[in-house]
Amino acid sequence: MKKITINDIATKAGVSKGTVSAVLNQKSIVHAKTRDSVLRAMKELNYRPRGSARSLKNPSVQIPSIGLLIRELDNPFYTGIALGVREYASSRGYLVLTASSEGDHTYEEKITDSFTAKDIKGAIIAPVIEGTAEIEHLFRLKVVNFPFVLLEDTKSIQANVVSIDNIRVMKEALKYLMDNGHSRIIHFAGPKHASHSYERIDGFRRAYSESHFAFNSDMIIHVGAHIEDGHEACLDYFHNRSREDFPTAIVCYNDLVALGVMSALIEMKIKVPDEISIVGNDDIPFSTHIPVSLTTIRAPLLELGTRAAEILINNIESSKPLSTENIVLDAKFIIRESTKPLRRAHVSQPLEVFQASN
Amino acid sequence: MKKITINDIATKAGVSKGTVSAVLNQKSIVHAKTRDSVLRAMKELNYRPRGSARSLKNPSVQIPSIGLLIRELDNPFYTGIALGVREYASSRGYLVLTASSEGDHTYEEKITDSFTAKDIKGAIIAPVIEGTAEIEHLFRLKVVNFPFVLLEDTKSIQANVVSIDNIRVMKEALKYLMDNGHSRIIHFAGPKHASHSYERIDGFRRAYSESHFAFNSDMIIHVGAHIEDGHEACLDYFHNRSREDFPTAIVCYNDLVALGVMSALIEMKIKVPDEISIVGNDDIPFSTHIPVSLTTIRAPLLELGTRAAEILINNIESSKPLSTENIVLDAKFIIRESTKPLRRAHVSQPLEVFQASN
DNA sequence: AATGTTAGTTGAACCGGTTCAGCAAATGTA
DNA sequence: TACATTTGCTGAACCGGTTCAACTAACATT
Repeated sequence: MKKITINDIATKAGVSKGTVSAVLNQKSIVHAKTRDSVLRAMKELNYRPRGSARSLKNPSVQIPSIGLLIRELDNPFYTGIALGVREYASSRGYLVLTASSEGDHTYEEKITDSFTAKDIKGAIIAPVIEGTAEIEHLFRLKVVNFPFVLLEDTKSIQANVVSIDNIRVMKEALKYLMDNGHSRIIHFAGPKHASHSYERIDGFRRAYSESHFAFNSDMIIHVGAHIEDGHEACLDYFHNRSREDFPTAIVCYNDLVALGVMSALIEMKIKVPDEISIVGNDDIPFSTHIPVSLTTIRAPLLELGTRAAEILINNIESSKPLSTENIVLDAKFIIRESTKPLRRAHVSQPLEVFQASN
Repeated sequence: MKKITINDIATKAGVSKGTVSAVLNQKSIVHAKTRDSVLRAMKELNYRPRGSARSLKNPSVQIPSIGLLIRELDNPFYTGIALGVREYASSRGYLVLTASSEGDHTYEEKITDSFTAKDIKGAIIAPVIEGTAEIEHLFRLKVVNFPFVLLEDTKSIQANVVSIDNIRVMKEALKYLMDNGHSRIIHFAGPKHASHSYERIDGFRRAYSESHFAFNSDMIIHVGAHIEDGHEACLDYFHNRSREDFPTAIVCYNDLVALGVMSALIEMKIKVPDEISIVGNDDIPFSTHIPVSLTTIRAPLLELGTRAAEILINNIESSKPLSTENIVLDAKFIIRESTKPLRRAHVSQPLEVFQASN
């Protein structure tokens, strides 16, 4: 099956390729009869013009666009960022093309390679980190001066990074729980391919080491990132455990996991927050629309997206070598109803010290 | 600021462009010293190779990829489909690039134009339908024999369509409510730019016209697609209404809206399902993980995605003219705890006649 | 009838890379 | 030292479109 080109159309329609091109671009005037025979030839031969050939001579057929490479398409964390990226990018006339690696490193590599092959001007990348050596594809981008911004600090490559200080805010949350009498806190951690996951674990450990409580690796349970993961892990965890061994608080990788945990606790007739306090992460919209609203950590997702897009587009439009900014945004610990001080049955002031605006 | 090309690099490094190309592609052997000076020149001039020029002569640098154009990135309905598309596409070696129109028709047009310009082989499109005339960009795709599959039946264009029989299942849900004594049912409908929205409204109306109840246009309230939309609309609706004017059931555009509605009802101390029954749409994972699980309509999202991707890729790889299949998938009405027969305070058998598997 | 204008078409140059036959220099072999 | 082989590089042809000066035919104007 030979590839059909504009020449085949020209021959078949009995015109020059310039004329076929004119029909394709509807620019100059073409006689109706000629146009019809060209269109007919195109239809008959099932002709599909090559975009790369078209944009070679006339780059303006390419609307400037940037790539966004995320790890999971159905994770509100990434879609939140995506909205920010989209908003800023379109304000500067850029299109956003999103691809998800779904945690697959090989796939991620194909995507970044594709970005450069498709005349995408730059990319915002949330890399899959499995081993430390697996970032040659990012070095490949550097060789061709392809602008990109990482959403996580991989340390091993010099690049623009916009990230969230997960460690600090995680410590803050733990400190709050500890200050309020919680001594047995466990962490339902995220998937292993996410560096967020590690940062949050890190914050958890550091909070312990800065406290007078002893850390124990059993406190970290790798769970996943979805509501079912939290649900199952929670049922599992409490299944063969006597009441006196229950933790007093569970800190979750994200809100989805926390919601799954809460529904599991309801099933097991364990009361939140009276018996167990729950902390989420991300502050997705759901978190306030459930009977016991969720204490959580709010990441400034939209801002993360807009800042990353801003740096990226500035780099794209600059003729100077790529910058290597490192921006760390503050996440906010938001106390709602799912956490409660221990040993103080009733507090006079409302627990909700911070209420989400808008 | 002149565009830097491979010739500039060749001149600067004092070699031929063939050699620069060899360095770029790491194929043939290049002396280490030569390579270094080429790389240095590339860095100094901030050279970014043009993907379209590269893939013109050597198309294999382009990993085959398909486009997915959705309407909202943060809507589980679309991300569910996206997962199905991604799964099938990668099984056949295709990459998926997703773009969201966010309900903006102009943006949608730019995206489809971009697809063809970027050598994307075909696309799955959930079009924004505002007026009927606004699909010239789809006709433009047909002219260049660009394969695509629509996720909604626009009627006005001959194309592949994979969709859900929203009307039938909506009627089924209404019939169920009516058969169980509900006479005052209202519909919190979706945004106006979604054809889903209209199909669901249509099903609602038809159910009424096939019943002995009278339809009234006040029963349809356009709300939106997000949790806050449902929340606000619900507070609003019940605010200036006396108890005897309350509807007995609310059917919502989607689960998000339904969840917002339920949280609003809790705030107003109105009991679900005892006082008001709620029906959602989509069966997102949350729907079973809330205290009163949600009666809803499950759309086979994953299947929708895989089927669409299958048709698309078959079209891409065929040399024959594009097919125009029209596949309608069955949605399933799933009865859970948020709906309850009227006038029968206690039922002996469990209400949940269908429980989601997996 | 001569001239000017416009509509419609052609074809060669061009876009920025890749490819590869062919060549020179360096190295290996007898 | 003569010859064969390998390494490293060159440059022209090529990929599939777009562009546009130049041309022709048709029509309008004087």
